[in-house]
Amino acid sequence: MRKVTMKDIAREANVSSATVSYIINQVDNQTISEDTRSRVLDIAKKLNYVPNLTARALVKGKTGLLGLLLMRNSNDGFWRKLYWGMLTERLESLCKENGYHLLVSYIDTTNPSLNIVLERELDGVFLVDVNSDVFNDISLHFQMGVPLIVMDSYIQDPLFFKVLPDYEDTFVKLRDLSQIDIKPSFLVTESFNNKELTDHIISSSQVPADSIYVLDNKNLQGLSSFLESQRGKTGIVTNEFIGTLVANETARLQLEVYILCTGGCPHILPPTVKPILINPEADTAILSFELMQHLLQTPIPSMVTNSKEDPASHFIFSKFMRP
Amino acid sequence: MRKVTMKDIAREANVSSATVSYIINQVDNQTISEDTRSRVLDIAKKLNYVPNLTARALVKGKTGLLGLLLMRNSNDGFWRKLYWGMLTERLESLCKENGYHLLVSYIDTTNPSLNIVLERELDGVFLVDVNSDVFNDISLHFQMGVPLIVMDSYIQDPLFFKVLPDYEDTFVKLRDLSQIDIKPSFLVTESFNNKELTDHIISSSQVPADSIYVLDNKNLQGLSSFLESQRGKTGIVTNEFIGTLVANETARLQLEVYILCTGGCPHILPPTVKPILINPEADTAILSFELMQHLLQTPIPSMVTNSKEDPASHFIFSKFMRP
DNA sequence: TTGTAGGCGTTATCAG
DNA sequence: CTGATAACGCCTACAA
Repeated sequence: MRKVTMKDIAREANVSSATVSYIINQVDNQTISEDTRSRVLDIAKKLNYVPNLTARALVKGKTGLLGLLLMRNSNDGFWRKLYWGMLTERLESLCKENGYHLLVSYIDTTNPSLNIVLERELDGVFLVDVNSDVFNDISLHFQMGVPLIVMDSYIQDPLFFKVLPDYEDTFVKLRDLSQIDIKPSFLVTESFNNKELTDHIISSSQVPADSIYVLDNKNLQGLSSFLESQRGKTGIVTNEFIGTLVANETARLQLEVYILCTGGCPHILPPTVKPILINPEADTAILSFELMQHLLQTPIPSMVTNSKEDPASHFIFSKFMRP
Repeated sequence: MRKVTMKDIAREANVSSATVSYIINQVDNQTISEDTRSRVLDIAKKLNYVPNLTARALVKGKTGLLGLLLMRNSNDGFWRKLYWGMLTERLESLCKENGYHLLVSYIDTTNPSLNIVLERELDGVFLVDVNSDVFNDISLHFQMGVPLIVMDSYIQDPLFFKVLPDYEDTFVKLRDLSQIDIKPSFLVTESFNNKELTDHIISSSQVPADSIYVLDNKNLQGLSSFLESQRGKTGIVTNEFIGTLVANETARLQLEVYILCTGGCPHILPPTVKPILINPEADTAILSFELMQHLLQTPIPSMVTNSKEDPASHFIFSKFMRP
């Protein structure tokens, strides 16, 4: 009743375990007689053999494990966790399709331990919403070439790739397209660990500071009175979850509200607000994963290539669709 | 620049790698001189040594990996993925506090491969919302004693523990407590993979069939007209995400709506509906994890213990709080 | 108090 | 075409 190993198959089939390995893994520089091949395969099936990825990882130096590291903060809004659920589902799908497994870990900003990366020998890491402090720690630890993709963080660093929604482009388009002509006069957005991202969103919006509400778990109550002060105006909200909160007030306060659907959940929105969707062709999760695959395949860490370039490089933006 | 191993430390400290292992792992039946102990520890720190859990797993036969397996279905509502986000966050927290890492995998109901469990030698598995067919497959594969906890599934099987919200108790209390006196006349709930759970909720509710709407991703549109038919009535909704959908109509249709907050997201609800919270003392995630810990510690699979008992045993219910 | 050696399950190199 | 055999990094009797 113990776990079935290659050795078991080998014994049963009267071959060496090396041969079994060749057959199971379809090693092509070895040539195996069709006879033993099918015999071994049959026995493997009969015994319900399942390869042991732990052992394989040890010898190959590759675990087939990717990490999704989500920076958690005591005053994270609930919507962050919901968004992470969507993100996890998408990334895991892509991982599985490509033969990887996904290890999910929530990192506390107050005590950001990244041991998991080295302990588990992760082949690559997605890091979500890091602040600069933590990021600097990380870039020290990671110089040895674990592919790292930073999501939802606006960090000026030429070493790693950053993937995030293209807020600036969207705000520009909303202002410029004459046939649409949306001039948001207020903005409700969220507080990221990565303060630079919050700032970037705010400055891209060109909304005056007193018409901006940066939501977190601690100031949820204040949203309502902020919205009162915007009665009758047009505004933008940067995710669907906050969007639902705002939507509860649109009728009463006669607000016209556009929601930037960064969370992949436009369905959650009532018809009283107007969704602006992320273009599925350039979805954040997909862009990130494709990039990861690229990095996993390039043997030498390609980080050094453009160390002299513009530090703002290595940004990859997922695009919103016009409303 | 290679990864630092115990051998490296040993060489640097002029001891054997066995000694290093003893020291790092604080093996207590070995007695090490304080001298070499601190020397080795210093060198380990200096070299940034990180233990390789892959190698450790191979020799110990325990990976320190738990699996969260979520049954995915093509017509899952978006709320399922949001709920999973909350659940993942909670379980991962508990895992990390107790020295485990969490591997998250979404299983397709149409092709439910559980290879990950054996391939990765998971120490234990949380399985969420399985239907009976898949479950039967599983119980065959798992007879060899990987602790398995089944969540959000109402399955009559004495072998594994099932953890889920106590819907029946809640409906009973809502009917019986005279000072509250909520007699729901309609019910909006969701379609689970585990059809038995949907049925259980429906029958517990004692709501007539024509006043029940079972929501999934395909019939979202119909919700609105169903609610129209309930104008002025009192109803119950079984999670917060569906709750927000229903809440959009409460004012217009003068509905009185109670939300069973099974998703851990009461914050998402507008004040126009009434939340019924899960008692934090008996949270589903916590109950599940405590149980897992218990199973992980009992050397022999304790599944056999009560194979002759009531097949309805092994249910563990998280309790709602009175509204 | 410390070291030696064997083994966990797999892969890969080199012979046969 | 197939089989020894040596790693991979770590743990753990058993010796010294």
